[in-house]
Parts: sequence; structure tokens; C-alpha cells
Amino acid sequence: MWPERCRAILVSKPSVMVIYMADLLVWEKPDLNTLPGVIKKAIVEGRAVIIIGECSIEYEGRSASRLGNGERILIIKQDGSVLVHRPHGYSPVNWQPETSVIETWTDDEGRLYILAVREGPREVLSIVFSRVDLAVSMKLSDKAEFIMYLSEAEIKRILMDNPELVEPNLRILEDEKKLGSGQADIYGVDGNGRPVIVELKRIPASREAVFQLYGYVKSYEAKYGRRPRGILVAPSFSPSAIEALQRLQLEYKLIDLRELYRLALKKGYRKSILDYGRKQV
Amino acid sequence: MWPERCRAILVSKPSVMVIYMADLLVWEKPDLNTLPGVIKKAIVEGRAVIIIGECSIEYEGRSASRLGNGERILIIKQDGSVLVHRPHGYSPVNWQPETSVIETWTDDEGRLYILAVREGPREVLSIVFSRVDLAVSMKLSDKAEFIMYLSEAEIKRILMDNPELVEPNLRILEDEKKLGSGQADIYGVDGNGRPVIVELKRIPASREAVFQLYGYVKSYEAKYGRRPRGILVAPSFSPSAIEALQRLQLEYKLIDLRELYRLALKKGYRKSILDYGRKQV
DNA sequence: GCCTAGGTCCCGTGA
DNA sequence: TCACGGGGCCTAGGC
Repeated sequence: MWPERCRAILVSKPSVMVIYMADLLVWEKPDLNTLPGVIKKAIVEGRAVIIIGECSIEYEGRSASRLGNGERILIIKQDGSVLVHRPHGYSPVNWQPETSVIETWTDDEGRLYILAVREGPREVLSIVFSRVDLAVSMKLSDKAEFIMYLSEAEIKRILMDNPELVEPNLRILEDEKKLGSGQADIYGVDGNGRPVIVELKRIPASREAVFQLYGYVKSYEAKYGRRPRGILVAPSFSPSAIEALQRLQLEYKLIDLRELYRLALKKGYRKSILDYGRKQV
Repeated sequence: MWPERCRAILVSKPSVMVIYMADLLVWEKPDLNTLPGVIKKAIVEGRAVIIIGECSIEYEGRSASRLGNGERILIIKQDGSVLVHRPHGYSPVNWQPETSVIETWTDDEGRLYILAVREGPREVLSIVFSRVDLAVSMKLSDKAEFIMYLSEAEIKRILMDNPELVEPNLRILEDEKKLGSGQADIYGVDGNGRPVIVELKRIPASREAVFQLYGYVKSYEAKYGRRPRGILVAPSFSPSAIEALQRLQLEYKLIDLRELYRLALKKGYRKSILDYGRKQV
């Protein structure tokens, strides 16, 4: 194997290959004809590839798009995900999610073609590089667990453990109760024995959330012959949400996430929440 | 300025800086202490930065997350967008959309800190590199226009020019008719003079789309005192969508996008569609 | 700033 | 495979 951090001239100048770790290779100003081999080898070996250079792009699939020449960053990940980034913005201008099949070759004029193909539905992403300034191939090792706090699931857990935060005397009966083709976040009964369906949002609730709740209420009614109360629980509500709630005779309840967490902590709520609380201090 | 493609040892080995174009700089195994300067300079000069190495990440904002050590790809774009990619998948594990404020420094132990802060709501992304294998700084030039075909807007244009594709004798009166707080895709009258509201989807229609249409129908009714017909136009419909359509007394119409384009082409539809047709040949 | 709606949304989950 | 719903969704357009 190559020694660590060694440098080696691979092809003719100015194409230079640099190896300084067993798992990171760098080509500066590579001859484009060498890149199909580099990319294929990388894919076979489960390595990711980054290519920086000038390319044009076409996409056809669920939609279709064209993009003329420009300097961009291409990432081909170990699972075949493909991303092409322009100089600005969060979103890739073109992409292919994982499970793509990658094909690559060069034409007579020395341009580098990279095709990422996906099936079901068939989608083809075609990238043509006319110039490559830098190519990197690497095997990334990343086993860390990603922990997310404050997700809707976590908030729901708190509310289920503390139903009085939604309403006094509310008794939770079911989590993710299936109703029709979807499922209601929380299902229970109020102090008067009337069924209650709760739809929870961790972000401002829009009209869509109201309709979602309404769908569950209607499904319940159709199934059990009894109209349940429907309560939308969210940190805020858009005007159209309020309007729809009233029109559809549904209720809503404001929650303050911050307060929710304080209360959860005071009650000795354990696990991930605690970590979050510690961070807050 | 540096000559093109020259190489220059910048700090002590094994930290090597390579310059081969005025607008692409590469550091291999850089001393982490040099990177805050590199990053700051890049930001000031409107350059993008890619860093490959081992890092841990924390995020707090609309949600909160933690991720332990692992090898990842960090991209800081010219507009301050930040992306951190793990070895797999389309989505960055952590990110910050544009307009972030970037802070960077190293601590006593030589670890590299990169903080991306956003306001409204306040969100903080903290990335700590314990090892960097490669850093790249570049100024990407990309002026090309991105052309998208088959968008909902484009399909709508075709339907508005060919309303008989939705229904014979349909007469279009308004595009994006404002109703309540939203707007209906298409508004017109049928052969019997009854108002028609059309909701268009270019992807399989779900229950959500039905509720969207229902909202427009109800808004119209509230405003004009007359219940309009509501037609959901889409390439397919989910079972729950069909159920909701029937329950809410709304109609639906299947469209075949491919056929739509053929027809549009035959009728001499110009502009972007034509290009798309040419590609299809 | 908020609200609305599209997106090649992606992604996990469950049937 | 499809359907359903969450997401730090992002992004564009209006107001």
C-alpha cells in the first residue's frame, strides 16, 4: 500500500495525484480521461468522490431540467447518492438520491460524462464536465449516532405522560391511533367520557394541519358512529387555520415548547430531554 | 498574485498548500490552526470552502441535535450556506441555509471550531474538527440559467390554453384566484355557467390535495354565496384522496402528463415545452 | 416579518 | 411496492 502522506506523480503534468492517507486521494487538474477509472474504482471500493470543475447538466425523470456550463461541486457518495452544488444556496441544483447506478466515460473531445440512473420511476441525471480542477476520492468512516431532540415524537411523549397539559382530566388511550388510511397522533377521552383526537404540531399550525385533524375526526365518526372532539395542539396557529378550525367545529390548544420542557424536567423526565436541559443551562 | 498551477509549501510539513489556479486552493493535512484564517479569508473574498475530516456537531434552533465524532464533508458556500454530509444519503446531516454568520477559531488542543449562526429564529450550528485531511477554497463562477420543465406552473399553462383537457366547454376566467388566504390554481365556469375551481397536481394526489381544494371551494362559497364545483386534476389519486373527494362532494380528473405534452406540441405550443419535446425525440 | 404552496422535495414506517 | 406524514424540511412569491 502507499505510504501515508506520500506524493506521487501519476500521469503527466499538470495532472498530479497525491496520496497521503490510505483513504483519501487527491487529483489536481487531472486529465479527464483518467477520471472514469477513478470514479469506477471509487464506487467499487465504496469510496466517495468529489469533483470540482466546469460542467453542464441535464435531468429527466419526475421533472426535467437543463443547466448550461458553470463551475460546480459534484459529490458522489458511497451509496450512489449524487449531488451537484452551485456556488449559492442550501439546495443542490441537481441530484439523485441513493441507489443510483453510475455510468461514466469520456468522449473524443475529452469531456467527462457522468450518468446517474435511478428506476421506479426512471430518472436520469447527466453531468458533462468540460474541465476539472480537482478530484478527490475518499472512504469516510462515520459510525456516530445522530440524536435529535425536540422532534414531534418527543413532544408527543411528554404530552402523553402529562395529558393535563392538553386538558384537565384528559385520559390517553392510544398512541398513533389508526383512522382510515392515516393515524391520529393521540387518542383519548375527556372528563365527560367523550372521545378526543389530538393532532400535534411542533411548528406553527397551518390550514393543512386542521384538515389533517378533520380527516381523523371524520374517519372516527364514520367508524364508531360518534363524533369525537378534535383538538389541534401547536405553538401557534395561522389565520386560515383558526378560520378552518371554527368552520369545522374543532378546538385548539396553544403549547409553549420551552415551558413544556421545563415542566417535563421538573417532573423528572429522563432520557434525551435531560440532555437537552443540561445544554440549556 | 500566485502563478497558475504552482505549488508552495506554506507552513511546515505535512501541511502543504497547493495553488494551481488563482481561484482554487488546496491544503492537504493542514495544521488546524491555519484554518480559521483560511476560512475567514475565503468568506471575505466570496470563496467557498470544503473541509474533509473528523468532526463532531451540535445544533440548536428550531430543533436540537447532537452527532459524535465521524469523518464528514463540510461545505461552506459563498453565501454562507453550510452543509455537513455523512458518507450516505442525499440529505446533509446538519446544515445552515444562507445568511449564516460564520465564526471560526481553534482551541488549546488545536481543535478547529466552526460556528454558523442564523437569526429569526436563532439557530446555532457548531462543528468541531479534531482532524482535517483536506481543505479546499475556491471561487466558483456559475452564471448559467437553470431551466425546469414539467413544473406545475408549466402544466397549468397548457391546461389554461387547452381547458377542454379538463372538461369540454370549460372556460378559464382566472389564474391563481385568491380565495381566503390562499389561491386556487385555476378558476373558470363550466358549460352550464357554474363556477369551477381546479386544483392541479403534477404528482399523485393525496388527501392533502383534496383538503386544499375543499378549502378553496368553501372560501368561494363563503365569499360569493354560491357553491362552486371543485375538480382535482392529477396523474393519479390515493385511496384516501378518493374517499375524501367523495365525502366532500368534489370531482376529479385524471391527466396523463405525457399525453398532455404530445397534445401541447401538436397544437404548436412554443417555448420551453418545445425544447422538452426535442429532447424526447 | 408571516402565510401559502410547490418540490425531481427526502425520509422513515407500516401495510 | 404504495401510502402516509414528519421535517431544523427549503424556496419562491405575496402582503
